Amino acid sequence: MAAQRGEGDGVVTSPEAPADVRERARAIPEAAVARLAVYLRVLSGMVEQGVTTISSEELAGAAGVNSAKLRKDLSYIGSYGTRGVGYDVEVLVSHIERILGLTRKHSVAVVGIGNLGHALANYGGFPSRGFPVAALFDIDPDLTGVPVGGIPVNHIDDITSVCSEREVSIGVIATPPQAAQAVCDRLVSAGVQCILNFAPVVLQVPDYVEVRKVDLAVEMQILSFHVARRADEAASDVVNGIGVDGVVIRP
Amino acid sequence: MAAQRGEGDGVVTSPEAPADVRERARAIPEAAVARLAVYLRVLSGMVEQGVTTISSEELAGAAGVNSAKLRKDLSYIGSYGTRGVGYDVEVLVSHIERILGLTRKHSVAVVGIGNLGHALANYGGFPSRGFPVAALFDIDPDLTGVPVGGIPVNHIDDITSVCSEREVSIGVIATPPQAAQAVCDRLVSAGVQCILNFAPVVLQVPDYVEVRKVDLAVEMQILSFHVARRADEAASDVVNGIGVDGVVIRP
DNA sequence: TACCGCTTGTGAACGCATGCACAAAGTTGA
DNA sequence: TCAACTTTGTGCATGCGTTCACAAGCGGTA
Ligand SMILES: NC(=O)c1ccc[n+]([C@@H]2O[C@H](COP(=O)([O-])OP(=O)(O)OC[C@H]3O[C@@H](n4cnc5c(N)ncnc54)[C@H](O)[C@@H]3O)[C@@H](O)[C@H]2O)c1
Ligand SMILES: NC(=O)c1ccc[n+]([C@@H]2O[C@H](COP(=O)([O-])OP(=O)(O)OC[C@H]3O[C@@H](n4cnc5c(N)ncnc54)[C@H](O)[C@@H]3O)[C@@H](O)[C@H]2O)c1
Repeated sequence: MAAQRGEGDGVVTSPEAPADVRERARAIPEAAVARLAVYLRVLSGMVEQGVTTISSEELAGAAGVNSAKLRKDLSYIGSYGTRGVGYDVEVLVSHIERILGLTRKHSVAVVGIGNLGHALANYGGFPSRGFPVAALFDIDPDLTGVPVGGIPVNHIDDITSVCSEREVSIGVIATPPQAAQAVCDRLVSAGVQCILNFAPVVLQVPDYVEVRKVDLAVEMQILSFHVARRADEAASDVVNGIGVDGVVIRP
Repeated sequence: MAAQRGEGDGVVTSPEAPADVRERARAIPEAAVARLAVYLRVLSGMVEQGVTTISSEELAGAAGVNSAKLRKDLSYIGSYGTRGVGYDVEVLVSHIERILGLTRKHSVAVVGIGNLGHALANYGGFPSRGFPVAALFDIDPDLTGVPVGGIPVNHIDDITSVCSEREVSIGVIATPPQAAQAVCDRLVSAGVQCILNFAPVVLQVPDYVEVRKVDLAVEMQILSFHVARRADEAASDVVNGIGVDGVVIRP
């Protein structure tokens, strides 16, 4: 895989050793990977607007980060900028895609076709970014065979055969929390090594399986924490003789 | 900090000074706040199971973190454990709720009642955790007045009056990306200071507004990165004479 | 060609988060 | 009452991620 990649590709003057790329990929901090995905989205927008070149300062502004961080992030994947000029947008796009593994399609299976599962199955943003939804599963027999977003729902009991047939590499769990661990176990035994979990439970998986969770209640509670913190600050500022808008009261 | 902490604190025999709470809240790292929300969920489950006491080891296992980290996280909010015994589940729940600001209700407004907006509006997990969905907005006149999850949709033009009437403190953006910034601006001028954004765009907001984003495409791409990394490793291991299952080939 | 101005790429410093390891503090049982 | 045992709370070291600041490198210009 690494061997096929960069060799003789015009921008890279000398071919890099495969081991080098591997080392580099391993070394990219997870936080930087998440930002690279954001940069990629911004850059894709730029391509559509016909922008050919962009400086770190501009891109950083559009991505909402500081420019030093952006350059450091990009340096993890190599040096593809031109000093005094900036980055070629298309070159950057292709390199980020390569590092993120987007040169390959990743088929997705959604398990639990309820409120959320329907929304996910109907969402156009996944296929268009290289994540085709290849299978849907539910335990409800009434749903079996019903097409959602163009794909017929399979019964959960067929998960192993269907997943391997359709080469599913990412499993999305949108079942009630009670069912999540069982579903997860079945996905793992079906050979799925990447899981995106919407159910509010902590999944137990083998080491080689990568899990990411999206927990909306936690997000809400983090926001709540900030509201509370602000309220506390305001209260104590008033106590300290400072009004809510920063004006000193009764000096 | 260490000095203030323990003062006369049976379970909470004497009321703590507001300033103390404020200082402590300010100092909690964001990462710890996110985990506290997870601990809270696990603990709530424990209460339902009738568990009254839990050790850091047990709770850490259930929350998927190591126990030292858990104890450090809990130490940010105070010392409410009993050495040799563990933590009283209910006491811990109430203190985490207090720190997260969950003693107060936080009304939520969802903007953009499409695929995702419907799922969110119908989701029972928010109201039950102290985040009542108080208002829904969409630009589509056909949706105006239609009840979704029991709440009639308002037109986006009424956002300011409805939000202040219903004391909305958290705004959820589930509109197409093109509309997201405009919607965000309207929420902010309506006085909403916390925003949860599902649209794949980087929102620009004043400093005092707290934004959290949920970006599924980014999550997918992070998973994709790990798939690619694994594939690279496997490939290079084979090159290095190690088979995919760790067996040395052609030694 | 030599110089100038601009932007990248990165070494180094800093700060935050994590994990270890243990003293302190409590319980239990004799 | 005391000793043995359990578990918390935290000081400290380590590692990771962020930010600063500047040398190196490139294009443009005379
Ligand atoms: N709806 C939301 O907006 C939302 C938001 C945040 C989190 N969540 C979480 O996402 C999950 C799904 O939420 P929802 O609102 O779509 O719930 P839902 O009840 O509408 O749908 C759940 C679906 O999963 C199916 N199911 C149940 N057990 C199953 C099993 N063992 N195998 C396969 N399918 C099974 C059910 O038949 C149903 O169709 C829940 O865990 C919820 O907490 C939902
Ligand atoms: N559906 C998903 O599962 C999913 C997953 C990830 C991200 N998202 C993101 O969430 C957002 C919503 O996705 P969706 O699938 O629900 O889209 P959708 O097209 O089904 O719904 C969008 C809704 O927003 C409304 N809207 C448009 N402009 C508006 C405005 N200015 N003010 C108020 N309402 C407006 C539309 O009338 C529509 O009802 C998108 O940004 C999408 O990228 C969706």
